[in-house]
Amino acid sequence: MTTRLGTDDYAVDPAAMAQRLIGCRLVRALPSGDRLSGVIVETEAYLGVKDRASHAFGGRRTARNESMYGPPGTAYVYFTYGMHHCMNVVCGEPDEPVAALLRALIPVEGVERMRKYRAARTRRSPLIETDLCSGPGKLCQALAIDRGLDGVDLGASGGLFIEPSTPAKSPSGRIVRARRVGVDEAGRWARRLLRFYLADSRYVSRK
DNA sequence: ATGACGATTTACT
DNA sequence: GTAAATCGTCATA
Repeated sequence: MTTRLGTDDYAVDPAAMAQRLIGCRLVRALPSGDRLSGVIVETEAYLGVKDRASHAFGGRRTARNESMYGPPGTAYVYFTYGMHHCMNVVCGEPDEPVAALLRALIPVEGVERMRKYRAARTRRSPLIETDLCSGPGKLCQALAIDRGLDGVDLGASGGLFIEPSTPAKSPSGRIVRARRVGVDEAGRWARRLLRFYLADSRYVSRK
């Protein structure tokens, strides 16, 4: 029996969610039964309708971001720049469109499979381990996460879920806060320290 | 029907 | 460091 985060774990505000996800393990169980997984080392919090940088800013609700309005524990996977997917963990209260974006992982299970999926999208070779999941788009490539997984319940017995942080298996270390990446046009919201990452990790998207 | 825009990544100078 | 890649989505008409 595998332990996974459940509804109660997701019913927290996005900044708390983003911090608690650090050290947890994101797991992609493929239809074949193979597991691809990695320990989360970098996240960002998106604070909903008031947050200019959020897809739900001003109450925006469209087909694309509909799953942000789902219950806590819903996956919000969106497609951007015509080529990349990014994965969020919806949290907070029901109908409150807040979430934590997953930005980087330490590859753990299925590393060779991840390398194969990533290699299909770049010419760089060799593809070193720190280049497999060091970015929101990269980790979705590596774990085969796309819009087909948008809206799934992370607490259900499906192919995408999160295992809790455990003292034995999770890296310890200082969590630092920083400005979020790629949201410079969001005015004062761009300055909020809503990005969290393990200070000494070589696996983060940037320092 | 059209046009502008990405919560990014890659390749190149 | 800069620029290109590439297309689903949304707002406007």
